[in-house]
Amino acid sequence: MVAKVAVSLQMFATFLSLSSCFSVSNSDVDIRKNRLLALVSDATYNRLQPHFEVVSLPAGRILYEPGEAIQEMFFPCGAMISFVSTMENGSTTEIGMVGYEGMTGLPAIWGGKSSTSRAIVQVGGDAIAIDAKTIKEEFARGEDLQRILLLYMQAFLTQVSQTAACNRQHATEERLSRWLLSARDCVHRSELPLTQEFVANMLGIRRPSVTVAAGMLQQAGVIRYARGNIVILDVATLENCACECYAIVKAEYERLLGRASEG
Amino acid sequence: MVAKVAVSLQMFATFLSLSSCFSVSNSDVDIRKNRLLALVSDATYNRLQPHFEVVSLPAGRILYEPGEAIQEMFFPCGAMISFVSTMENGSTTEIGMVGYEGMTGLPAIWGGKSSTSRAIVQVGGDAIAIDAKTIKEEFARGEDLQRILLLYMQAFLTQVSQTAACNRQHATEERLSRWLLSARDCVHRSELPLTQEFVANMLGIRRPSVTVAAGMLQQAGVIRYARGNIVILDVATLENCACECYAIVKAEYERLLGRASEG
DNA sequence: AAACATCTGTACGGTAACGGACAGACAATC
DNA sequence: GATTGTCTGTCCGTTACCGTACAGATGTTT
Repeated sequence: MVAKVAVSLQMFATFLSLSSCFSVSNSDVDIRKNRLLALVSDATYNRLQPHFEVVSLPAGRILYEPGEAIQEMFFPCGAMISFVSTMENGSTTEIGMVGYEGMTGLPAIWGGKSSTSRAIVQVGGDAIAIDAKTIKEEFARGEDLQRILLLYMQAFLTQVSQTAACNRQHATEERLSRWLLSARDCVHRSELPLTQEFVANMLGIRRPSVTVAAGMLQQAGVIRYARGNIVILDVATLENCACECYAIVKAEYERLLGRASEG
Repeated sequence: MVAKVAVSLQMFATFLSLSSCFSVSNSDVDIRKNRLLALVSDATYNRLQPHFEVVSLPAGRILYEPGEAIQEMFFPCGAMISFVSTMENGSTTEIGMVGYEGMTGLPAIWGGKSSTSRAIVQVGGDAIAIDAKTIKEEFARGEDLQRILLLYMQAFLTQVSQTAACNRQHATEERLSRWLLSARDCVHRSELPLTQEFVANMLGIRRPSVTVAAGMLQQAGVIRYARGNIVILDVATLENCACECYAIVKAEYERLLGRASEG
């Protein structure tokens, strides 16, 4: 189970529906910063809102285990969640990540209930939790949440697909750069509280390989890091160090879920 | 565009709806051998059937290019189709494959219309082609086709996810074994008309690496091959040579789309 | 201040796979 | 039977990364 933070968003929600504006910032947790929730119509939002629970997800928390039925969906608003595959020999590989621009728990909608990967909170932060039943019912209405979640499924698959090819083709430093940029997009911050060990587990490589690659990026003044804290200093240069995969996935997210997809 | 084979399944379909039986075998192309079409109710099937077109897909044909809007969906009945990512440097990697147990064209349902990968026919064979509009409309009804396609989305993502991790973690021979077994499942045949060059492009490795790995499998009597024709002789041993990924994906397909999911 | 835990740097031999090149085997065609 | 094209086998040096190990650096606890 997940730590529930003091909630009651009643007044906040009332304000939202009255003003019918999309971006609101005078609240502790700005719910509509989650891109998916930002895209739904006010009518849909108001149906969902009573089921919202603002939760604070601590780093390291496991949201779903492989094969475990999914009860709650999470719409991150600051947290970053990784989907990780663990092999028999214990090696791990990230197959996708989620932040502001996505959600977790798609298998509940698909009908399979569980998946074969583990979902773990990489960067602690807030999220909106909604029980799977509520989302499934709203999805079944066939209105805008369905439209948006279908688009998100495609976006997420694009990410995973690109990762599959990337894992085969690209060098450590390129992949590390891509990963850092993606993680930054997930949390809208350039400071990532992550150890090299964690990053190595995501990229499916040895920890010393991260040390070497990150050392070169630091040498070049692109990032700075120390004891579990990585800071991205120069996004543009880091984009040059990253493989093409970063831009491809980002462009596809933008195409599918960008401004043009609103309303 | 796709070569259309002489069609008019009218009588065949009438027979189907009258007999209301699931498996039919006295026809050139046994449509309901496609697992997805086999799972839909007779009512849904009868709505879709007038839009069926039996097509013969030749090896090498490209069904979709990256970024190209998808007009037709294909439900393979003997053909095997690969989704391939091509990098800037020209290297290719397969991110997923489809045969009897699946379909192509999901982006049409998701709403993105196009995807970032290329769909290419690896093993020539038959397929049912249906225009995207028809499937989208049927999906929007929210009945059993929607249920089945949502499950298939999960199955396909599972395959791609596992491939992402597999590409990072497993050795050439394991991956080759996995790939051969998967391809065999796609076409329900143990003889695959494929050159080592093609296989290398799918696995994202050099052609000589395939020669070496395949040579070892042949040495062990597990497969036999010659000039663009690979024959799987010993499935059980090949499963032992394959990495865990094969079994994981197969089990998940079975869980999601197996007998238990019918009706 | 001392002890401890955690995180990072570096070094080592080992190896799987790479890029490229070329030769041999087999089928089809003329 | 000779020519051509395609497919497969093998070799070479090269390289990126692995597994393991250990030492140094930086915080945290007592």
